[in-house]
Amino acid sequence: MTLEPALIASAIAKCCGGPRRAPLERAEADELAVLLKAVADPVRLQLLSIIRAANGHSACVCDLTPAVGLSQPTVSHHLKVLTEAGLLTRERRGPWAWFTLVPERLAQVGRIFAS
Amino acid sequence: MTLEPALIASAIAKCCGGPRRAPLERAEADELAVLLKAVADPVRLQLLSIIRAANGHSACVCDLTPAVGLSQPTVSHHLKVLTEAGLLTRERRGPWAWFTLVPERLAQVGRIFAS
DNA sequence: CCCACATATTGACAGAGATCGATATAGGAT
DNA sequence: ATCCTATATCGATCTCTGTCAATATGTGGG
Repeated sequence: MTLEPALIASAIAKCCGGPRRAPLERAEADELAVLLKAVADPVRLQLLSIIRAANGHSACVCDLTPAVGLSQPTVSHHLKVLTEAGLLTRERRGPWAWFTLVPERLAQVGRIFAS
Repeated sequence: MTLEPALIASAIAKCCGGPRRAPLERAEADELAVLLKAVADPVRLQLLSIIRAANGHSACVCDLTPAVGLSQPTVSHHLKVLTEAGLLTRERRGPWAWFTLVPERLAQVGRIFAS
């Protein structure tokens, strides 16, 4: 993953909720934008919410694809974006690929704008 | 603004933090995505953080333009996007345009992923 | 080994968006 | 009115991204 934990932490501390001090540097803003772009898509939001509602916060592509009504390659693409952003983990179970939420990563996104 | 308050509220209640029940409908996901796309850009994150750090949570284009190092039309464009998303308000003071944060709107974005 | 099924990758395409230069509009001063 | 400054809009360009069809890869069974 291209995200730099130290930069992300600094950026979250600065932007944009709560008591604030220094403005974001461009590099920090770039890091945050990578994370936010991953969730700023309707299909990916649906995928996250579906997985969130599922047992064990996990679901396989075979269930997600019909749920969002798009082609299998498209769903696979979105799941890759979410996984590379650290929001999901991937696991093989037999012929199926299961994706599981990473709640802490999701909370980190929330903290960017938490007041 | 194109955002539908009722849909946004429902979507925030469902996605993606905290105890969850039903997955997002596509229409709700579209609304959330509009809001998230507004903040999922490095320049707009910088603008928000700069305004956040300023006195009275306000700043004029004349200060913001050199701060981000882009052309005046580009900065004006980004400010328009943020304003249309309800994250900023615009006010004329003489020849200058001042933009002010809408903290509740920002907090709403944070609540989307708050656990 | 071969087949059937599930998922990932590739390539192509269309639409969205970020950026800038040029121009239009608004407000204040002379 | 005229000019100057500040901001907004327009038009063009270039890049990024979402989507699908086609194909490749992976996994288990016969």
